[in-house]
Amino acid sequence: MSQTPPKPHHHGDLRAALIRAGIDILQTDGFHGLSLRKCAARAGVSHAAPAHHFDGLAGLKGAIAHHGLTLFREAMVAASKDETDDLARLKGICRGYLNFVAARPALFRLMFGFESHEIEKAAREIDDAVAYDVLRAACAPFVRKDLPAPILEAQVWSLIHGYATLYLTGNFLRDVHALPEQEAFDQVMAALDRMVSL
Amino acid sequence: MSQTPPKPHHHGDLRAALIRAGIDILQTDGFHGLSLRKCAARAGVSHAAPAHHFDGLAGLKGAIAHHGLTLFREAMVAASKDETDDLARLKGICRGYLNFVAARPALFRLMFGFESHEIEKAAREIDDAVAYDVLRAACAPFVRKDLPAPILEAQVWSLIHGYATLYLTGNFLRDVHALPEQEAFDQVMAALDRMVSL
DNA sequence: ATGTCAATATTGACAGTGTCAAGTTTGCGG
DNA sequence: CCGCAAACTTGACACTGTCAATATTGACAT
Repeated sequence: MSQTPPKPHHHGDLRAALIRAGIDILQTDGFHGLSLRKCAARAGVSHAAPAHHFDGLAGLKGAIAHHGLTLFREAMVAASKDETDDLARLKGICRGYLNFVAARPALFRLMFGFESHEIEKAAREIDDAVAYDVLRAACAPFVRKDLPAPILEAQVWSLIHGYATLYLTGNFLRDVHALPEQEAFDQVMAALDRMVSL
Repeated sequence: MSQTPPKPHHHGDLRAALIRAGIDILQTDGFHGLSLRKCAARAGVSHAAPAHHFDGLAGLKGAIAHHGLTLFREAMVAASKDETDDLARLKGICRGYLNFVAARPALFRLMFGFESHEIEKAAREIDDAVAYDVLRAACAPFVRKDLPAPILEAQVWSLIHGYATLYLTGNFLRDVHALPEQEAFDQVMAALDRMVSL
C-alpha cells in the first residue's frame, strides 16, 4: 500500500483521517456500520477517495487493525504494569485483554474475528508480534524444560482468547457469566495457577 | 419464525431446501458467499421467496446454525466415543471440536463467529445446550469441591475454543502451528492434564 | 364442483454496498 | 509559467437485503 505519503495535497492527511473515522464508526455503529463510503463521508471526501490510500475495504481494515493492535497492547500493558508477582502479572495481561474486548468490541472483532483472514495479510505477521511480545514476556518466568515457551504461550493465549470471545458473543458459559464479571474472570483464570505450577 | 410448516404447497419443503443450500454454499463459496439470493437461486425459487420462511438473513443464519449445531455435536461425539479413560475422552471432545472447525470452517464461523450475535437469538439458548451437554458430561468426572462444574467447563471450553479460532484465523501461535497438526494439538491440550489434576 | 381464503411464491423497486473507469482539481518541481 | 503526477470527484455497474404489490397454488367448506 502507500506507506509513504510525503506531502498531502488536498485533504491534509486523508489516510490517517480515514483510519480515525473507521475506528470511530466501529465504536459508534458497530462492526456492520463500517464501510468505505461512510469513512469517506465522515472524512469529508467523496465515496471513492479511500481507494487511493487503501487497497479496497480489506486494505482499510488492515490499516485499522494495525492501529488497533497498539491500543490492544497498551490495554494489556496498563493492566499488568503495577503487578510485581509473576503470576499476578500474567493475569494482569489477561485482564487487560478482556478490558480491551469490553471497551472496543467492534475493533476487537475486526482484529481477531474471522474477518482477519480477509484482511491485508502483508503487515499482519509483523504487527502481531507487537502484541504477542507482551504475552511472551509475561509467560517467560514459567517456562521450563518440559514446558517450552511456544507451548505455554499457546495455552495461555488460547485460554484468554477463548474466554474473551465467548464472553463477547454470549455463546455458552451462561452459568459463569451469571457471576459478577470480576469473579467469573478470576475463577476461570485460576486455571493458570495449575497450568503454570510445577 | 414458522416452526410449523404442516403441508408444503409449491416447492416441497423450501425451508429445508434453503438451509441445505446455505450449508452447501458455505462449504463451496466460503462465508462471504452466503446470501439470501444465492440460496434462493440454488433452491430454484425467486430472490424474495426466503422471506416467507425466515426473518431475513439473520433468520436464515439462525436456522443454519441450528442445523450446524447437531453436526458439531456429532463431530465431538464421534471423536470421543471410543475412549474409555476419562481424560482421553475429554481430549477426544476437543479433538472433535477441532475436526469440525477444519472440516467446515465457514459453518463454524457462522455458528461461533461474532456474527452469532446478530443471529436469531430465540432458539440459540436452547440449541447451545445440545452441544454443551457433550462437554459437560466429559467434564463431570473431574469436578471437585474446589472446582465446580461451571468453572471447569468454562476453562476447558475457553481453551479449546480459543485454540480452534486462533488455529482457524492464523492469528498468533505461529510457532505452534509450525508443528505437525496433531503434535501441536497434543501439546496445547496437555494443559488439560494440569487443569484437571488434583 | 365450486368458491373462499390463506399460505406460497414472483416481480419490481429501493437504498445500500464495493469497485472500477474515466475525468477534474490541486500543487509541487522544472 | 508549464507540465505532470498525485489526490480527489463523478458516474456507472453489479451485487446485496428488504419491502410492497401481485399472482399462483392448494386445501377446505359448502
